[in-house]
Amino acid sequence: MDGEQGSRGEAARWLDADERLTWLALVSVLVRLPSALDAQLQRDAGISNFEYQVMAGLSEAPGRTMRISELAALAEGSLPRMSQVIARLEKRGWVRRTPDPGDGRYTLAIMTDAGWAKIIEMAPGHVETVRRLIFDPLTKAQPRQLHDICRRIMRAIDPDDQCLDRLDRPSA
Amino acid sequence: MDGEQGSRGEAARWLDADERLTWLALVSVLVRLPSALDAQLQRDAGISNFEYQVMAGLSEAPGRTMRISELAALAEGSLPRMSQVIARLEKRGWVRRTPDPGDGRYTLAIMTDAGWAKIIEMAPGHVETVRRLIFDPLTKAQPRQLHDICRRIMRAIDPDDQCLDRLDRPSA
DNA sequence: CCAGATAACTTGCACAGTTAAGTGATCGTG
DNA sequence: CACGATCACTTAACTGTGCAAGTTATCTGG
Repeated sequence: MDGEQGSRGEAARWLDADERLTWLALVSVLVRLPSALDAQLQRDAGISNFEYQVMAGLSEAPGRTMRISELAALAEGSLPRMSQVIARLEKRGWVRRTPDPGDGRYTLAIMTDAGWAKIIEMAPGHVETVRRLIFDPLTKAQPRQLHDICRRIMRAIDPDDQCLDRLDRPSA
Repeated sequence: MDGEQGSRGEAARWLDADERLTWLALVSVLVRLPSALDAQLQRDAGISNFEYQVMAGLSEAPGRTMRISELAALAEGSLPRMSQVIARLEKRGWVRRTPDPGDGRYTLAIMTDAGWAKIIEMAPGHVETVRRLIFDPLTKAQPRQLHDICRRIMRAIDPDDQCLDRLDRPSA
């Protein structure tokens, strides 16, 4: 951020009427969409959206096993937060911990059979919700537009972010 | 997940590869954009994004005055949350409370001169950040695409939401 | 005019998340 | 081998938020 934002310094760069409405619409989605997804998961599975992301990530990992720090990066959360999330999931019997035999500093989070059963149970409902809230209401062309817009915004937030690599697959 | 969920009775409705990447990109924006905006405001003005929305809304109201419940609806927050936020802003000297002379059940939040000075001070930096993170990286056509996409998603989340009215201005 | 219902707000409790300090394991250098 | 530095994780203190109960003000029906 350029520090020269003296209130009197640069007059231009304000938002015009259209930009303002676009911004308001985006803010609404930023607030409402996460809370709608959380509500569905909480109601149908008793789990938060963030916890779901962790479970989903673990379920796709080889051996259904991942390091806590890897999971934190994957789910874009801090390490302490991930530590507590894993503790909650462990208490519910869906995950167990083991020190990494290769390097004792790491802790491996391993999804149990009960955890696997849980995600098998809740995934269809969650995916259905994502589809209903995002893809169903969009036209055929809009998902691609949205994808490009999101990538551009992400690049503006942090140009050298690991996540960008996962998203940069035009695939067309 | 390996994508074999469809066999569990539910019809397909799974996400294909493109949809999946779009979804991942959107999730990243949903997580990162609010936190980037919060970071800028916290750093430059010592205020949260939510508090800023409240100050901004109040600053535009006639007489720089609004009912707490109106503010809560405007900023899409709960009434208890707004009550606490106003208490914090009051403690900082930017807002004061008065019972509504017309109906004593309401409480009016009134922006003080210090609050007005504060928003004059921080608005340019915040708007600049919004422009830099959202509008600058987009092509000329994309803001309109984004606006339409957001309105469709909002309508899917809650078709009879007050907020939609504010957003439904094609203006072209 | 009075009692109950309702509305707007406030408060108390529980809990998730961030930051900073603490713990244990591993690496690098002499 | 030893000692400090670094790394991954855990724990603790604090803040913010949602929910439910409490408080005060207004409306409604008799």
